[in-house]
Amino acid sequence: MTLRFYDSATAEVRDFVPLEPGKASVYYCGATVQGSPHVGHVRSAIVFDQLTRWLQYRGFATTVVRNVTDIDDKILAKSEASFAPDFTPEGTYIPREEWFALAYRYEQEFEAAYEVLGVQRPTYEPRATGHITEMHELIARLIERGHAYPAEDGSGDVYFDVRSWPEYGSLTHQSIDEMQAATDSDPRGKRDPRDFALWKGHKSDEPETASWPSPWGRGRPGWHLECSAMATKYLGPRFDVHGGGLDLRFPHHENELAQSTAAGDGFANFWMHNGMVTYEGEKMSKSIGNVVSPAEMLALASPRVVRYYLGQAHYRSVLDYRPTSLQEAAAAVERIDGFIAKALAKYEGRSFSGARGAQDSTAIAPDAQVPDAFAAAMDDDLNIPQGLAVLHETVREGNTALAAGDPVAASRAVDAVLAMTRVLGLDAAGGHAPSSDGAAHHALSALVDAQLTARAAARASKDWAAADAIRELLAGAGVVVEDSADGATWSLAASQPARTNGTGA
RNA sequence: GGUGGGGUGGCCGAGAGGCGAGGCAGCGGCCUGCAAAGCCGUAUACGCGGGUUCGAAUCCCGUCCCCACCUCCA
Repeated sequence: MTLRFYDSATAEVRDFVPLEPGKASVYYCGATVQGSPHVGHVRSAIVFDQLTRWLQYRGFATTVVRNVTDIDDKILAKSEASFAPDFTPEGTYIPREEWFALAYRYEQEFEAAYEVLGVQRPTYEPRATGHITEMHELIARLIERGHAYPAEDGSGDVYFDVRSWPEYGSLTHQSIDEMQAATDSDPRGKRDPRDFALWKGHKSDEPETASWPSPWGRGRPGWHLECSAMATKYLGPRFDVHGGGLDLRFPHHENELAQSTAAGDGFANFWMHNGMVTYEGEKMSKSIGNVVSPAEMLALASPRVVRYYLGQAHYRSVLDYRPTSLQEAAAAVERIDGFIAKALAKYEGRSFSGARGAQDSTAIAPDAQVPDAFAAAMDDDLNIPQGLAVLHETVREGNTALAAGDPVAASRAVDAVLAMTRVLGLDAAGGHAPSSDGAAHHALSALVDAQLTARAAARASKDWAAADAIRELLAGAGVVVEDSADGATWSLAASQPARTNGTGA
C-alpha cells in the first residue's frame, strides 16, 4: 500500500507524494511559550513525532522544523502582571519576571517534557524573535503585491487585507461573509474586521525590549507571521507537510496560508491536524481550568506509559482522559515489556529490568522490520490503533513461542515487537534510564540473585514458608519475582500510581 | 448563523456491505506448591426510526444527541 495522509485542506485522504523524491519536509507548530505545557501540547508533539518516525522508517530523509513563538500578547501580559504590586504567584508563574525570561523558562519546560516522553528533537527549532528580518521581508512582499497595508490611524500596525485575497478561508472552507462577527474585534485602522496584524506598532506601556525597528516604525510581530517566515526560510517556499493542533486551523493556519500564498509562495502540500485532548468529555484548556500537566501524569505513571497513552488513539480522534486511562495503558505496556524482558532474558542471557525492556534495543537486530500488517496500518494515515493491534498480536505469538520453547519464533517476535516500539517512540520515552550494566544495577543484581538462589533451595526442599518469605522480602523492596519453568526471574516493579485523580488544576 | 468531527459491548478504541481488530476489566479452563505472568475459551456491540440489499455497524432518507472551530488556544 502507498503512504497516504488525510489533508485538512482538501478534506480527503491523499497519496503522499513528496515534492522531492526520497525527501520529506515537515513543519509543525510548537508552543507559544507563555505558560507551562499541558498534555494537549505534548500529544501534538507526540503525533508529529510518530509521523516523523514513520517517514524515516519509510526511508525519507526527513527535515523537521518546529517553531518556538517567544513573543506575543500573552507573554507580555503575563510578564507585566508579574510586576504588579498585588501580584500573587499562581501555578508556575513567578514575580517580577521579564517577558524574555518568562518565555525562555517555559520554552525549557516544554523541551523537558518533550525529552522525557521521547519526542525526537526537530532538525531545527527556530524562535520567532530571531527572525524579525525575515518577517519584514515577507510584509514588504505583501504590501508590494497589494495584500497588506499600514494602518491609517498612525498606530504603526500593518494588516493583512483579507478582502484582497479571494482564497481567504479556503483551508477551513469558510467564506468571510459567513463568519460570525468577532465580538471583541478592535477595528482600529482596519479595512475589514477580519484583517489581522502582521506587525504591531510599539505601545508606550510595553517594554522597549519587546520592540524592533521596522520600515513601518518600531514594533513587534503579529501572531501567524513567524510561522510563515520560518517555515519558508528553512523548508523553502513549498514543503510537504504542515502540522499542528486542530484548534490552530483557524485563524492561525488559515492566516499563515493566506499570507504565504498571497506573497507568492506555494506553502504546504499537506495540512495535518491532531485532535484535542479532553478531560471527561471537555476540551482541556486553561480557561476551563481542566488542564493536566505532563508532570501530573508522570507522577502517576512512567514516561513509557504516558507516551503509550497519549499516542494510542488515532491522531485525528479526540483523546479523552479519564481517571482510569493511565492504569489501562500501564497494563498494556507491562504486557509488551514483560514479553520483551522474558524473551531477552531467556535467549540473550541478559539480566533484565522489565520496566525498561525495550530501551535495550541494541541487543536486537537494529534493522528489524515491522510486520506488513503494521506497516499497512501506518501507511494508511497513521492508523496507530490498528498498528497496536498488530503489536499485541505479535506479543501473544511471541509468548506462545516462548512457552513452546521455540527460539526461532520467539526471537522473530522480539525483533518485530522492538521494531514496532521504535517506530512508536516507546523505546525513547523515559529519557536515559540507568543502563543495566550500571554499578547500582550490578550490585542489586548480585543481591537479588543471592536471595533467589536461597529461595530456589527452599523450594527444592518444599519449604514453602521460607520461599514465600524471600519473595515477600523482595516484593517489599520493589523487586517482583516470577517463577517459570527455567527458574525465577525478577524485575523492578513499575512505579505504581497510588491512584489516579482529578485535574489538579 | 457558518464550517468540520462524532455517537461501536462494563470501559478505552479500530473498522466502514459478507468469517464480531486490539487493549483493559469480567467469567470459565490450562499451567503453578501458592502467587504472578502466560496460553486457550468466552459477549443478542454498533444513538433512534424507516428504507435499499441475498446480506448493513458500514449505503440511502428522516430524526435525536454530543464535541470542536468561527475570539487566545496543541
